[in-house]
Amino acid sequence: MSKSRANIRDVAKQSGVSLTTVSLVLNNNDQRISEATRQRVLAAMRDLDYTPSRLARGLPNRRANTLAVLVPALQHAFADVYFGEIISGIYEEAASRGYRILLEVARREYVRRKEYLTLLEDCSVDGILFIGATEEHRWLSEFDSSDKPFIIVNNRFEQWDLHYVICDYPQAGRTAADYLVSRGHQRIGHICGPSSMVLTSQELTDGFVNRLSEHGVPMGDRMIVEGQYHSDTGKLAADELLKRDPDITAIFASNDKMALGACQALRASGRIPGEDIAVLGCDDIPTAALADPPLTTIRMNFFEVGSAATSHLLDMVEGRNGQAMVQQRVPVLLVERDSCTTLPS
Amino acid sequence: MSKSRANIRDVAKQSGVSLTTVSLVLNNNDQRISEATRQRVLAAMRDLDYTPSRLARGLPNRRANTLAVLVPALQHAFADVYFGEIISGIYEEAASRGYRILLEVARREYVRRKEYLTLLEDCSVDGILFIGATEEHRWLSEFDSSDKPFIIVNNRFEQWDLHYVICDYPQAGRTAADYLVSRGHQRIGHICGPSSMVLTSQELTDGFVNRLSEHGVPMGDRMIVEGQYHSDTGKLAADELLKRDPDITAIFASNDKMALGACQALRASGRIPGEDIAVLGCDDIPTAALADPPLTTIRMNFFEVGSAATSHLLDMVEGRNGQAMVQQRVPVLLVERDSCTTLPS
DNA sequence: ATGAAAGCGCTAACAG
DNA sequence: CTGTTAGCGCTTTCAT
Repeated sequence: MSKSRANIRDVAKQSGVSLTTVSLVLNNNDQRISEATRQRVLAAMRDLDYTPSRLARGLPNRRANTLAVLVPALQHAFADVYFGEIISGIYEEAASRGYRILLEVARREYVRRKEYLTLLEDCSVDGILFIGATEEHRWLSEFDSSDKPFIIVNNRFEQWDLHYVICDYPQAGRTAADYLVSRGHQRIGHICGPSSMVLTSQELTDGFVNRLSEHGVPMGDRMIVEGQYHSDTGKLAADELLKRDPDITAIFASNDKMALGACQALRASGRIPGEDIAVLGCDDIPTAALADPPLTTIRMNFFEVGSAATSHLLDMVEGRNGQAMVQQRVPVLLVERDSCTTLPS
Repeated sequence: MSKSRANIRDVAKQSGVSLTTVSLVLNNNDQRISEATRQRVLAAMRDLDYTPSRLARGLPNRRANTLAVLVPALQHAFADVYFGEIISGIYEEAASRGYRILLEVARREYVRRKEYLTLLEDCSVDGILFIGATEEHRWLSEFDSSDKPFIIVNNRFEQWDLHYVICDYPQAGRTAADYLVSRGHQRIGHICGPSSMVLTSQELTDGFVNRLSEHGVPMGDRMIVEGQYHSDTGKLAADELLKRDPDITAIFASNDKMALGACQALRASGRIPGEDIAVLGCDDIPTAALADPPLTTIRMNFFEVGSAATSHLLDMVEGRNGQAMVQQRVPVLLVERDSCTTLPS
């Protein structure tokens, strides 16, 4: 090769066809190319070690074949358990459809000034995913999706009509309530997440409390203690719960870390989780299965949230799907292990 | 405007100059453009709400003005404390120099097959940053940077001559040793990180132990207990240390979480950190300052690691810097708070 | 100090 | 089924 990098023209020459034909092969427009030609072209590509340029491919139709992920500029945005899972889901779906992922760290001002719009305007990306993480989500109120290819991941906003995909937190709460009640529990404590910060934690708790009262097991605020999603706070919260009512038979924690912390507190108080008292978690983090006793929990499918959001966004980008509003809730799954007792009736 | 998006040609027409001139203004080739023309062009850009296309800009010189960040496909890659900081550092530096960040999730096979090379070949990116996170880093042995614009972030490899920027872990270890010895400690326990997994934890511990023995305070393996970087394991490790030698006067933990866990264990054993015994951490996570007592620790500058790595990579990409090998260690800083006692001499 | 013209590598009508 | 041709929007010599 004299040229440093093989060209679509080189491939055409090498395989004795026109440049157009090569392009068609590249884009899998199978209908028009004979299998023989096709193979010849592919062989030439291999020979020349040809890799089509994304830049050049995108230019004619102004498509970057890239999606942006906007993440909040939080110290610990990345420290959230589920963050990696969501990103993986996004990445896998995008990659499988030939798209790359641009990472954008969105400070408050960045969003306020709608700077993310330039990503679209300068053809850097074809669509944008917004991960709100656990931050107070109101800063997103400036977010303006309207007709643009935007989607919110694991968050949602009632006031603004935006596309979103989110775990079904209300369902998780209901599942928890159904399960505990079905096992005979009536005196139940709940460790909820940081209420003021996260919509998702609110949804979960509401779902839980409402369903309990439908079962005729009303739950006053007295039996709800707030934690900060860490195991320490779970421990503290469990102690507090025990103090408020030493005779509770079950605790539902809004995430596994707090559930695990609660287990420790219960042990310290002489109660054995899974025997003397039921503990139900939420998330199904890896350590939940390894705990003693293995934690019964409600599995959240964050990977699915990421990939579903991406799939919908790509449908919008590629013009399928019409104008349909996407507001999807990803189902949760009860994972029964050994931390929940059944009460004798 | 009849056209949907303003063009460089539109700007040229609007401001009554040639297309070339606009391009020159765009690229800040100040030397050649008169201030008057320059202002006229800029005004036209504003008028037309012009945003140059990245795709088109990149094509002529095959530069995407984008960098890739390769992250390992770990469940909890993103859950590491320092991950967000590193990414932020990368992002800020890249953004300030006009580059975007492509996120690539690198599975083992992805690296083995050197698939990351296509990022360069298809002009998706101009350079690649590799964050090894806490995974067993040997999987990177296949990584082949040679002359390509690659750099390793917060990791390094002696066998392969790769560019890297990493926190100065040995210095952190030495600083810890110097500090504790200067305060009169002789019986010291150490909680190290997961030895088999992370190079950085090894460096830290080696630096610490070696420097101690230089001070005439040799430390046998007996007084080193391994933790898993979580606060629980810090607690366990501290208990173990106390069992092995109840008369230790100081504990150095390889990260703050474990140090904080150790503090709990010490309290439980009737010792007050900062009064009866010294506890020294590492990292300076936000909660370190808020702990009781506020934790004395060694601050790691992960943001700087990310931004420095990016800066060097961009120098390579832009052809400054010659062929110089980049193997930089970012200095650490002792942050004195209240968790370390001084022993009466 | 500014402009004309030739690409960068590919896609997409439109012909045949 | 395949080839011709005209761009996509910008950069960059080379003139002037």
